[in-house]
Amino acid sequence: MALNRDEVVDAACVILDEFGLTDLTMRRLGDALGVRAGALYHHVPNKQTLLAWVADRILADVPSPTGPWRPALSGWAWALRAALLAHRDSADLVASARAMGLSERDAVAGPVALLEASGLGQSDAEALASAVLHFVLGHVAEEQARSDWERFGQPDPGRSATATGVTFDVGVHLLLDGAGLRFSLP
Amino acid sequence: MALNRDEVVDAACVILDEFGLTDLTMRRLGDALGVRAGALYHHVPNKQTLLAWVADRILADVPSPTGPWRPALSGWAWALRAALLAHRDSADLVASARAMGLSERDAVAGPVALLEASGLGQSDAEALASAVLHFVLGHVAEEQARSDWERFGQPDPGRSATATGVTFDVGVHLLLDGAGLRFSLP
DNA sequence: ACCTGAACACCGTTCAAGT
DNA sequence: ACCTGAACACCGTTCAAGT
Repeated sequence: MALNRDEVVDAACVILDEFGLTDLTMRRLGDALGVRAGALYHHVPNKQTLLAWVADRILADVPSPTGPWRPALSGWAWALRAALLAHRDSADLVASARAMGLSERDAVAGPVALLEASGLGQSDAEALASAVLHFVLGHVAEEQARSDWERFGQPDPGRSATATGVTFDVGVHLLLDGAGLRFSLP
Repeated sequence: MALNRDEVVDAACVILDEFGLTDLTMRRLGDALGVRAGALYHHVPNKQTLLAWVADRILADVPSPTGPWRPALSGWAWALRAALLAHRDSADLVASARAMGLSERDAVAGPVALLEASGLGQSDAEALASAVLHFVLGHVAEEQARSDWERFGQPDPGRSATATGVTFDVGVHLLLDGAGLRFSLP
């Protein structure tokens, strides 16, 4: 029976988690699906768009923040990091999908809405939400690069997992503290 | 007469600025230097390392921050953004060179030293400096993706140049306000 | 030491032709 | 509509052979 878009995205996620972004090629994806690479173009316009769909699926695991802005936004940042850490090379993937504008969902729409509902102006809400997003993507990209590197070669004695977790926590709270001060939020 | 490493890096910078990262191939770089692609491997171990050297050159334009921590760090963030905006696709380039650990200089060593001299502990200094770096790289990557996209296709009516500048300013000051509060710095 | 020429093992994408 | 087979126009990298 015939393939469909969801099966292609599923298989791409599996290859991503198992072999990483550089090994996620159209030929390899075709092999995993028992099909030639060219056949994939019946279900996907091109590779970039496919990668954007994979990115969207990864981000679908993080719920929109609700409740008081401070714990909500902090929880969102941690949920985002967790969703990214669950899939290999995902921070780079999400960042470039977002950059290309091929994503169907705006990763930052949830937090922006919450902040506007909390009394922030639109541009302040967007500035804060995207600052948090940029920090999270950059931080996780570095974590994932480190763990990619550790897959071969002895582990360098850099930061431990708990150390990068602490650094992450500090970064998030700097932004939230700054926001509370600057926007005089409760 | 024979080529050397600096000429190769120079030519790579020119191609990057003129044609972008995807068109910076070893074959094209060889053409620009009047040489076959294979000959480049006498001066460069591989393409990734070459790209890291290009990233290092771009970052060499941003001076280490000195003076009172707040204006110094803010000035560093703006200088970093300016250096990145001066070279096409540089934010992605710097981010992945940094991720691979092939850079010869640590982009964040200057600010970390300044913050430690200002009384911060090492891990706080590193957390703050890398939070600022991640924010700057993420923000500029998005600016550059937008301008890459505008190179063909009509400009989308998204953010203007001054609007992204304002957003950048907000993000930097959120981090610095947060740091002043959390670390009780002057 | 430096470079050519040619190859190796790949890519993403397209498209006639089959079913 | 969906897929094969084969091609097109590329990649990064290696390496004998020349100078």
